[in-house]
Amino acid sequence: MYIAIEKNEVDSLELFAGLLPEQLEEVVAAAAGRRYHPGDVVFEQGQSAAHFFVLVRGRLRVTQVTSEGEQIVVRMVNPGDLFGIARALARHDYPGTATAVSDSCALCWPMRLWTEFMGRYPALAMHAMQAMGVRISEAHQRVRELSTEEVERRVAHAVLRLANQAGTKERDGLRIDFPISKQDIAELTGTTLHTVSRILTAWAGAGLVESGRQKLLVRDPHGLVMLADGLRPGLL
Amino acid sequence: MYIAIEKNEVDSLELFAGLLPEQLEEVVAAAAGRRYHPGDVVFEQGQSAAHFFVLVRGRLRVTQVTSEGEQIVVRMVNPGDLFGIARALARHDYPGTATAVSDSCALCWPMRLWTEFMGRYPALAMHAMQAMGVRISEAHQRVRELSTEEVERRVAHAVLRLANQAGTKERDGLRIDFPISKQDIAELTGTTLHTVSRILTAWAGAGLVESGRQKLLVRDPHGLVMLADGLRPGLL
DNA sequence: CGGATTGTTGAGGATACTCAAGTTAGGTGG
DNA sequence: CCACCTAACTTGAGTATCCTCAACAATCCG
Repeated sequence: MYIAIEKNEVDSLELFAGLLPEQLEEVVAAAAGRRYHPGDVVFEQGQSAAHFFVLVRGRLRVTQVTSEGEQIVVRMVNPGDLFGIARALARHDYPGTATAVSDSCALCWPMRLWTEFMGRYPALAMHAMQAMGVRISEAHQRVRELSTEEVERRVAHAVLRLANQAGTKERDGLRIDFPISKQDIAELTGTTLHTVSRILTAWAGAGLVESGRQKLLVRDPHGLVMLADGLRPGLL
Repeated sequence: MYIAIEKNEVDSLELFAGLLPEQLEEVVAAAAGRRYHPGDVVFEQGQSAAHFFVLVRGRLRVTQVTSEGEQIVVRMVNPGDLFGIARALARHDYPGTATAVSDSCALCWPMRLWTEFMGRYPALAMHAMQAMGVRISEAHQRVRELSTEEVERRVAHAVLRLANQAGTKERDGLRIDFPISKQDIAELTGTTLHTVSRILTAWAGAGLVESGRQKLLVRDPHGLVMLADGLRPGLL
């Protein structure tokens, strides 16, 4: 079952660094805590953006559906991340759908407090801006990969990022700590689940990963890095 | 020749909306004006990020070179745009190279003023955040296109965006108002100049565009929109 | 146990890339 | 002002990557 959101879990969020205790108090007091089970939808693409959020625990997947019905994964949301900040993106609706993939806890504020907090607490605004900057960089990195790299390298990059963000050490490698399907990886990398399946099967044969139904274990991160960098492993 | 940057050109920048006259005065007084000819480099990828900028007039192209030496166009910078805000991206070096493609004028501040201004003037911080939000949206749109659309549609989208941002009305269409090569369009869309050339030749045959050496005229924006939306023109 | 979701694998083919050769346009210098 | 040179572009041929279609297998859940 869920455990309550702990005060220190919230207080230690990087987003809130630089706030005075009483300011932090005020900001947190204005938030509602919310819990989500895997599969729960936090908000849906196109909905009027009534709230913005910080993920305290767990993991979310943000997706977009194109007008043709094709879906892409925009990003994974990790603990400490701001999400649903449509107002900051100069929008009144959510551009994507956020779905929990693990048991998750989030803090949630009415959107009108966004402008208010950002105006009142420069430290908060700076942190929010940093967070947006990171997202710009990540998006550009993805554009670069999609523009210049072949599928296998893109998948390698994506898997390495997942391992970095959500990898827990196990005896024989790094386990992605939430259920992730081949389709998810395909939607992260702009390919099809078929191609992902073939690639992961090949990698498993080479001892780089182990993958099962919504499971992924990275056995040889260094080998994957070589692949991601465009070097065939074993050619050294 | 260049004409000087006019006061009203600066004062009317959206970025500065909401500042009191004396605040605007202070911010602008801290800036240096700079001018660039086509081909001039404003800053280079990897350089320590000493300044941030606002483009007042003209047009820039921001590019990145991958470790393999492939280049992509990150974005075009249009009048009124912030650029070179590495600090906001949580970096100390410029992630790309900015090159003038038209005669351009920019305002330029030492980077340390970024944090200072953002802390001191919430209205400025909000506008900067909006601008970053727009860039996140644009980057995601590009990821979506690269992930789900075929080359011809991506090129159509890119050309339409260029026409929107830099199109001047002419008798028989919208002229892209700066020199743009097939290679540029290829680097905007993740393809090769060969493919772009073939596509534009086909489009010219269909009366959609006219294109020459670093020239591009959109004759039938609506037809391009149909292409971009995945409909074959003429199949209606 | 049965149904549904997820994943595997093969065959065939299309899109778009690479390689290659040549053409055009524009700028430069004599 | 013309000849030349380079950068930009065009076009063709061949092919590799990766997608689509299809059938089937494995896993999970109720």
